[in-house]
Amino acid sequence: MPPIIRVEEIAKYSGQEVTVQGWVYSRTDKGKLVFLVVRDGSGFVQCVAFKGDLPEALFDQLTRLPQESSVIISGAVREDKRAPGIPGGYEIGVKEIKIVQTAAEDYPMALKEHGVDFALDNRHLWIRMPSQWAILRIRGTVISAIREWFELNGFINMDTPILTPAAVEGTSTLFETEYFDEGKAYLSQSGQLYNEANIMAFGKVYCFGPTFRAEKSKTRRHLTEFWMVEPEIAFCDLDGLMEIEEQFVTHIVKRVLRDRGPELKSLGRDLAKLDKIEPPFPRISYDEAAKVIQELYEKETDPDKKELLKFEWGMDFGAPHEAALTNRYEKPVFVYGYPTQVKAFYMEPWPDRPEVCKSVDLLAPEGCGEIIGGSERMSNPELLLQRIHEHGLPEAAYKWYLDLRRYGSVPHSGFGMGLERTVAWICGIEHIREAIAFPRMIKRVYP
RNA sequence: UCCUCGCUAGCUCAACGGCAGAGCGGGCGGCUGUUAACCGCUAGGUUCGAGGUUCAAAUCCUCGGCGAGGAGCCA
Repeated sequence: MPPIIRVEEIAKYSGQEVTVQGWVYSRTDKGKLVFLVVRDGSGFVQCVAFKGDLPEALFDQLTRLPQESSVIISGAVREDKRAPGIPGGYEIGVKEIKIVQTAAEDYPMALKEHGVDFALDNRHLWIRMPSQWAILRIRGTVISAIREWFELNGFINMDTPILTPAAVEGTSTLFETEYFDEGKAYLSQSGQLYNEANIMAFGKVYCFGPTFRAEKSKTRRHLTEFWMVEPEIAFCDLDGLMEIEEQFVTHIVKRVLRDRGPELKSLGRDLAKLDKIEPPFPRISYDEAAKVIQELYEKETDPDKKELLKFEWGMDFGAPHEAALTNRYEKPVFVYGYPTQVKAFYMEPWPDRPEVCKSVDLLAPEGCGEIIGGSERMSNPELLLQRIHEHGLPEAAYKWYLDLRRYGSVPHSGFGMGLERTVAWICGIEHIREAIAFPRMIKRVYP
């Protein structure tokens, strides 16, 4: 048997005999000719069988081979512009084929459009389709690029607990579970507070894991279980944080462009838009952003759209505001200096402006909205304790957190980036449920 | 939680008060360059559920279920 290759590297084997192991994605038979598009996990390649090249019984079997049958195919690779596939442009002339299993004939994911509910009920099969496969391959590369950038920049991976005690941040709704004799434990909504402890030991750290939110958010930008990467940096202020964020995001985009071009193209993504992602990213203050939104509100003539843009200083931005803001830029845009009242208790106040804090969100272009939320953390122990009281949080639960400000407190900053939102932006897809293999949403825990 | 929309063949949809239909997918047959091929034949239905109006309901009404889009909520 010729050497087993991966379809993503097929161009290297032009003119050579190879073997691919995979599944029949589609079949078109045309008399004495059968076209099989075979996917092997790394790509999709067309295999062409001529009746004269194969034993009659085997060829006959091929003409009725059901979609998703598993096969091992050997033959010569040849360049052919007509050949579909990912990356495409090459095909295999079938010399030998072993049918590992003939798939059942009632495969539900016919090669056509499907409704959302049906597709999600069949997510375990949907991920085999080129679009979903491409998105999840890109997700894998984004994860790899994230870890790579941290490795290259002196960060250490220090994962934080997923089971956490009550009221760590006191804001969002958490999933709860019984925890032996200790009462309730909650699924983590952030590793940040633990990361603040970690940096005082390790300087620069990041955690990267699943995050849970029990809010009944029903939008294209929310999952109940999603992945968040959270770096935290000692001796870093808000400006330093923004520099890190733009370097980090740029690195991720460049890696995806380098390694996942065929996948992006198969999704119909406009690569020119991603090519423009380079530091520096525009930075605007919350005050400026509020003014811009007010102006857009005044100019809007459609009464429904106008209502959605309604805004006054002190509010957090909703999805329509974010979209209106980011549509003005080709790059992700930093919005910094949010009102203290809409942000978490631990953010450093703006000097001489206590109503504003040193927070920064990064909003992705093309209407995607927030992909990163971050801030400079409060380093003054007295003020921090006051904020904990103001927010009605139990002081005892924060004893360890307050300790961090007593024993060598330093200016420090960090952020959290939502993986699925980032993948959705890079892929140019509408809904983040497609950016994770098995999405968890309010109405769905199956499959 | 609110607003809007939807639920008919495996899938995507049509029929909108008068015989339950099409395309795709499946099966059988044909075709040596297909790209979600094409051509012929064929199988496939508790029209989401319950109740009501009517000579007659997939269609109209009421209630319920499920889902989607948006808003809100949400480091």
